[in-house]
Amino acid sequence: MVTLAEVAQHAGVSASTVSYVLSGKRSISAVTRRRVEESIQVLGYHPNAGARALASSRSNIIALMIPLRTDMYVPVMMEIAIAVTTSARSHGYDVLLLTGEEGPDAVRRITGSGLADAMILMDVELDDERLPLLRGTEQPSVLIGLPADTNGLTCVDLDFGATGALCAEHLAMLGHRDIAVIGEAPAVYERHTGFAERTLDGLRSRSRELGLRVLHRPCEGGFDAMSLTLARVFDERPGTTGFVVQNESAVEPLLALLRRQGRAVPEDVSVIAICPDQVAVQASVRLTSVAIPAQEMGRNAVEQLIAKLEGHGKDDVVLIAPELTVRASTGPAPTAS
Amino acid sequence: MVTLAEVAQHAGVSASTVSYVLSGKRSISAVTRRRVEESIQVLGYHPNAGARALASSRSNIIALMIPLRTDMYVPVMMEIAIAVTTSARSHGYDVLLLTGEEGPDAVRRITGSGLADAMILMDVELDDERLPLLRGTEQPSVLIGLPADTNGLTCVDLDFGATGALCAEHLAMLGHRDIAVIGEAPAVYERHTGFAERTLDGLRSRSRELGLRVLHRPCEGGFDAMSLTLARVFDERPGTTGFVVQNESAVEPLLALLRRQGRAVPEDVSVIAICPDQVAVQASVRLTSVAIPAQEMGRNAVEQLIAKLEGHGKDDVVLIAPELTVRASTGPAPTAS
DNA sequence: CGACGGAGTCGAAGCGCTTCGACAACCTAT
DNA sequence: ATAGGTTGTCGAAGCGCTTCGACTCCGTCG
Repeated sequence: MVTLAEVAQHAGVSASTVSYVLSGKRSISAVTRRRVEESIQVLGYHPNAGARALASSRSNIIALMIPLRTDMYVPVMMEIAIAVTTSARSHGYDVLLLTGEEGPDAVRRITGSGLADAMILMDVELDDERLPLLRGTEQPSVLIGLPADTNGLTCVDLDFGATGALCAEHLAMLGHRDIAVIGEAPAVYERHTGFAERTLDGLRSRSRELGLRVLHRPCEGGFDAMSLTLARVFDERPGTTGFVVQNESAVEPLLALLRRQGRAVPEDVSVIAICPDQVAVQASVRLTSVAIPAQEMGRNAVEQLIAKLEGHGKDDVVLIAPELTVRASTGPAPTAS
Repeated sequence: MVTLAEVAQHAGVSASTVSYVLSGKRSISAVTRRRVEESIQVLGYHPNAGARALASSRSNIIALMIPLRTDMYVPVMMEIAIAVTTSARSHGYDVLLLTGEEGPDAVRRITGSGLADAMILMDVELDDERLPLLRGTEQPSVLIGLPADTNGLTCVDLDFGATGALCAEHLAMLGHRDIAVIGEAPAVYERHTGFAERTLDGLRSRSRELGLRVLHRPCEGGFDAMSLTLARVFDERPGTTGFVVQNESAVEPLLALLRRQGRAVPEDVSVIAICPDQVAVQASVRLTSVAIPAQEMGRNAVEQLIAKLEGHGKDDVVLIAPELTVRASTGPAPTAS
């Protein structure tokens, strides 16, 4: 293993000079710089991460806590994780992957050991156990998601309230009067993650203003669950002509079931999905959807974090404005016959 | 930040004693141990990762390189990543997440900087650029996937050859004669990842023995691509009664299209998917499938790696035996009418 | 023309931990 | 009783890097 000292010797300068060439924290003459850089090249030098962390008390690592469950929103999680990793790299940081499994202990471990300089938490619950710890530490952090009390915290999330409202508006504009919301699995609500409730609240209050009637039904993913849910929806509100689907894995079952029942999309029934664009495009009907901007959320979180690490960050809640893309699954409400 | 020295002082012992309590590398009297552990508790001590890494030249970190593309097998990737992370934790290791983006440079950076003690590579290509580097380093590594030349490497993967054979056997046993393989997107073949080819080879050679006729068609995911592909299959081989689908995102479109054409599954046509069990269960027909054992692959890779780190690892290729689960999408071939 | 300040470099002091050799105290076997 | 082991503890020497103060050259300004 090549060390700083060896590079220094090879270049005929002192170790500290090499260090300053690397960090740029003091001015170095062009000649010296070039010589040092050449030696680094020739010897194939890589600074030792541990030594660096010890001496500077900065690890250049960001910890990312992802949910352990693979039951929900997997593609979104993955996309966020990848976006976080690549943008962190572009700022010179590596990413340490933690699962939610350890819970608050993981936070303690990371802050205590200096393993990471900062952390990003996903899958935040309304009243998350980890929040008090985050508030009580110097270590910068950013949440992806929105807890009940955001005081002293930095959060990034899609504006799910506005998302719900947007869906209501689109359906109202098309003349629909009776709409159904196919929500997340009951477990998601019990877990108090908030985003599903926020969507619903936004949708409900806008619907009230617009005179829409809303029926909300949580729904596990998959065919059988969707089948039951759908039957109950039409049972209770036969006149339902608009659907808003939040559960990704309920989308395709819903479309198939509607088709099977002879209800055409979008002629008889309109469907809006809240899902990544890729899913909306690949479905059996190209779906009108509000995108979940996973990439943007990941990138944004990293940028907030870097700003904090560099000292000019502020505690702030960034709600990304939702965008509705009209595709082939929504159309004018059928005229009552 | 609490240091070892402070713990030592608080417990009235020397720093080295505390260190030995922590590592267990020398025997410590029960009394001393207890005192030290108590001090650690009281002070809330966490060893500093950087200092530890520097002194011991072990970081207790495993690097995991995941593919950058989110176009394929996302749930599988995610599941593997999570399995790797949790089993690494249970062995006292953390996981550093790297994207394939950096390519070979990432390998150099990690081995050079001592940031990680070992690495796991996913999405390995047949003739991967990173392999020479891995062979040339002391650092243990495990591949998830199978390159062309496995010499001097440790690999974990599903036995895709056997998987293909298994599919052929099942369909042959049910009396099918003409089968079609809906393969991965053309890009996957061009990328030379190998697993798709291995599946096909296994399936073809077993089919030859069993007298099955095989038609192979690569296919992008999604509805439109599947629609075209399916049309061409029936055009060329109208008598096709069995399908093997490798591309996860082609499964649901295929089922929908068959339904639309009035071909019943499994009465008229049988379908086997190669996909995670969860996908198979959630589809619109409960799918007979060969599972992709993501969890097992991840766990296995970590175990191989730990073994190597502890010195008793061997370079070896572990091919996980495929398992076919019969569900509702396969049945006897229709009798020619 | 001497004092001053900036640019460029060096030496040395740690950062917090692991680990090696040393040593004291005790136990056993002769 | 003595040589030889064990067991438990300590002190000190680094691991490879960053960073601070100090020093030497210069060019520049009053």
